[in-house]
Amino acid sequence: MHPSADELYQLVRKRLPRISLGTVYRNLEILSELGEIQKLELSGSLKRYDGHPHRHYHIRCVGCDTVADAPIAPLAQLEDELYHTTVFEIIGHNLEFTGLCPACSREQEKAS
Amino acid sequence: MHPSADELYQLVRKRLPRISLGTVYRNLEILSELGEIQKLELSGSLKRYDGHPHRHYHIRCVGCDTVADAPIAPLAQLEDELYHTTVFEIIGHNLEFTGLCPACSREQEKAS
DNA sequence: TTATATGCAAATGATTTGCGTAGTC
DNA sequence: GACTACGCAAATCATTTGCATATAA
Repeated sequence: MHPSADELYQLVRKRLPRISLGTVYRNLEILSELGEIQKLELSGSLKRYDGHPHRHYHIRCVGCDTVADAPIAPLAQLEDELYHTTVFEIIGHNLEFTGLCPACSREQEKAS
Repeated sequence: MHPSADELYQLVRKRLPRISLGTVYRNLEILSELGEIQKLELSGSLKRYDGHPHRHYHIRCVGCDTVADAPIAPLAQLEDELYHTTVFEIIGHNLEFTGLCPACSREQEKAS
């Protein structure tokens, strides 16, 4: 699960019908600052939240915007390549894959 | 230069004072669909446009949001690693670095 | 004159924020 | 009573869109 704030809001609302979307955003922000969860700022999409705070990559379906963990280890040495070739002081990197989830892949088939 | 739509608007306006921001957006969209330019959807930032349509990575300053080309070759084989380990049909990937540009790096020094 | 591009302003959608109140110690 | 978290609604900001007009083929 890599829910957006609104998806989470809909879920939480079943238990806490009076909660507001603003509170969901606020608490997600706090949790990610504490390092309990991870805020995913995926390119060209709304923010999503990941319960696993450890570093890992993601793959996003361009059809339905579903996000899944990418089964590939973090590339720690990637940043080393830049140390002597850029004037920037490197802080980190983000790698994301795009693709089609099985359902959207099937849709695509049908349409062609 | 990796200008945002608004930065480009400010520039173009010097030559075409009557142009509107909407027109800038519309034409940037057309140009990127034609493959003449590249639309950069960097995570956690507004869209930026790159005059070079070929694939390359970028590094973004977390201080001032400046974007520069990352001097590293595209990692074509990256996607291969996923072919047998994900149920997604892989389309592509995006790698972006974060860091501090020289100016913001100096600011940081001063503050500490 | 017919199609296309434009200006302008309003709409959109995700996210953030101000403020007054409710809940907690 | 004081502090914090909350609900609610409005504000924000980048981007998109509708529509009437201007421009061009």
